[in-house]
Amino acid sequence: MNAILKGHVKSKSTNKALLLFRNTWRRRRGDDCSIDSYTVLLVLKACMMRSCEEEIKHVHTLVLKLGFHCIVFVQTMLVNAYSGVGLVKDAHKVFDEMRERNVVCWTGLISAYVDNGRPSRALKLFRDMQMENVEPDSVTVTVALCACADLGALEMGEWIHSYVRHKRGFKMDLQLKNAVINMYAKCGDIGAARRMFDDMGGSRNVTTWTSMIVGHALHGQAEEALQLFEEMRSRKHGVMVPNDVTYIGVLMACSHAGLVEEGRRHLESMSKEYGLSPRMAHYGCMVDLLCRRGQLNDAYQFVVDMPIRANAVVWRTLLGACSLQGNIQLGAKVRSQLLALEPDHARDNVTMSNAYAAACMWDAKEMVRAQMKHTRKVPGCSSIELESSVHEFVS
DNA sequence: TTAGGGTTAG
Repeated sequence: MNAILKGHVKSKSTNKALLLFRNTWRRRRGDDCSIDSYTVLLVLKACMMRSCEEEIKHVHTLVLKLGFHCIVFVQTMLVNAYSGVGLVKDAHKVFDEMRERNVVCWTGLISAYVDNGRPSRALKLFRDMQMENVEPDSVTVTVALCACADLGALEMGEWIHSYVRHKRGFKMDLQLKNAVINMYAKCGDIGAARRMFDDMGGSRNVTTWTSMIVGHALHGQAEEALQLFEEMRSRKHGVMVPNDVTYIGVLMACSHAGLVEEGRRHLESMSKEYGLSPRMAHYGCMVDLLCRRGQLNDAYQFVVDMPIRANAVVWRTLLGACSLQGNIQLGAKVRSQLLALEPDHARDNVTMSNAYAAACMWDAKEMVRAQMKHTRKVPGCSSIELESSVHEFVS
């Protein structure tokens, strides 16, 4: 049964996997239920892929019932499963109950915090782990670098980079090098990112190229980004095939440099040349590009004509541009779309209210303010890094 | 057969 389960999970037929598991459990006879700890790992994986919170809890209960709760593989998988459906507290609780913690389960918990948008907590755990004398391996530092990138924690990122370079016997693999490039680019040291990229020579993969393109784009260096994109596609030795994420970097670069026509061309070429269908993010980039050039009506028409229905983020991009450029009429039209999609999003109403204020339309402003009495704004947050430790502030 | 690694629009 485990072999069949494994096949289902591998081919993403998670429904079949769970049905098989439920039937086996239902048909059990006494102590002989033909479910072992290997089964549990596969079932948890399937639950995670389907985001079934309740099912994970059921399996956890079963784990306790069958006495598998002290097996480190099962415990680690529970940490990952809870984290995968956003239940970080439950993941941490499983971790706390573990008697022996190795590098894999530490890394699992650190990833849980990174994946659920709490990089600061992730870095604290990274330090705790070393205090407990568990040595990080290449996976742990890859995840920790990701936390640094999310936080903009350059000093910590530099410390980790130096740690892996000087630690004897530490193997820096491709994924780790990519994480280093991404960390430097996200933390503002684009020069260091580029040096790493240049040093890697022929060992780069698509992710390496994409990280560097996105890095340049984020820094407003459109020319460098687009040049790299052309280079990767036309190299004599080993052409690189861009993927959909590469195209996000390319469109971001066009957006930051105001290259409307070039952006349109690239958006078209992704399906024509590589058979990649644009996702919401790609259309979002295009809307951003048109907005930044001041072509608000074109942007609106673009959103209406998109082959997929725009989500709130795309409309919000347009609303922000309307507010910034003082186009009240279009702004109101866009806001009504947003009200239908996400009525309780306080920030959209604040944007609209500010736009009315800038146009001295006080009555309209008051009306928006009155409408949002029941919604709550998400507080703004900022952070600063001092001596490799990050301090966060909320206002 | 056993657990962990992302590059993604505002």
